[in-house]
Amino acid sequence: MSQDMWATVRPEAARRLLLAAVDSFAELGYHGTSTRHITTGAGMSAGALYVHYRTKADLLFQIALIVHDSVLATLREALDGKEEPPQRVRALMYAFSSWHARHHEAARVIQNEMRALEPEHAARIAAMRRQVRELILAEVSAGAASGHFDVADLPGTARALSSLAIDVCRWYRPEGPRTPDEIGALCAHTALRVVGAER
Amino acid sequence: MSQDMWATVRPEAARRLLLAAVDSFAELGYHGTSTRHITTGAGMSAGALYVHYRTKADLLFQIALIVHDSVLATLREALDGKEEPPQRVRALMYAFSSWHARHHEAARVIQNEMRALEPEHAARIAAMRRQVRELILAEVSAGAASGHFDVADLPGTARALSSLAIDVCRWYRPEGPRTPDEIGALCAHTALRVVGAER
DNA sequence: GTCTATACGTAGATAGAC
DNA sequence: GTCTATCTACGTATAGAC
Repeated sequence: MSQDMWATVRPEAARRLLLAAVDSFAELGYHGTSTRHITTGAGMSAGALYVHYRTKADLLFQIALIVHDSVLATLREALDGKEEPPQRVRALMYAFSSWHARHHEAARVIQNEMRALEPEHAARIAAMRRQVRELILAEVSAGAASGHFDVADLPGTARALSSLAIDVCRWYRPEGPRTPDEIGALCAHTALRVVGAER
Repeated sequence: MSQDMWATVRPEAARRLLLAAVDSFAELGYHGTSTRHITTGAGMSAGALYVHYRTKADLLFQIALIVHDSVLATLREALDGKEEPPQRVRALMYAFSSWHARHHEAARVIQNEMRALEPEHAARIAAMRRQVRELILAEVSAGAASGHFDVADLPGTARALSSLAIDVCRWYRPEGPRTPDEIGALCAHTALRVVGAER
């Protein structure tokens, strides 16, 4: 899943439509994107979208599911095998922030366009986002409890870490001076200062 | 300007339209908002918008101008009279982040919808945003130069502070547990850790 | 300045041929 | 599964009465 987020989308035409939609949603927004623009971007004609997706909003939902699966898998994989809280927070923040650089377009879509989902779909996505937040809070809390960190406000500090990583997708430009890995290292370092674990 | 951002908008009908637009743009996005929805929200009928604004995009531009003026004025006022770098960064971050809580709707609009501006308007707004970034970078740099801070990557650290404050508008909810002032204090404290000035 | 009515384009989605 | 053609609704913006 973290190798290529979209690899499992089949058939190939459905994947092309989905990738074209991510591009366009990221650039123009959900409402700013016409279904014709998506199909043209995928090299198809107007009607083809509805063979693979029920509605435009359903296409957005499929994107959101894949993206949130990818984020959760990436974070869990990053924590795997790490024992000490500082090491765990470093790995978590490195993975979370570099993911947001690497997938800045998809990330922008899920940050900005989720209100276009139908209510039941929005609820499923909101639940996945809550899992991400709880994962971060658990790490901050564990480090505070073990004495590795110095944190007065646990949820506030977890929110700060989340902000650092998520906001990457807003300002990151591929042509900019930093690689996703460098951003990962910077955010991880910053996060350790925020939790009071500066070495 | 920092008292009531919108107070200078005249006549009153133009202000009502503008406020209704901010509400709707924040909730549904620029493209998700119809001009009819705006005029209805302002208690008027469809044609009335065009007496006060040339186009829907021009309305967005007026919002962006007012908002960025307000941010710049707020930040400069916060720095006024503060001498030492830690005090200045604390004041700057308190003001910047609590502004983003207090004006989370307007802030969301300017974070998410600026791509809908016409190119010349977008350029003017981009210049104002650059001023904000440079203001933050200058404070981080000054504190590093004076030895009050311990910062290896100046632009990266300035970006981190910016992320902490801006992201507030994405997660803040008025019914949540924290007041804008509490968020300001939290972000200011976090920022001082980020720059390595923990007392 | 505000209203109602309307022009004109484009949107999402479907039908039916291939 | 993809195409072209089309239905229907709604969008922005303007015109002209009050």
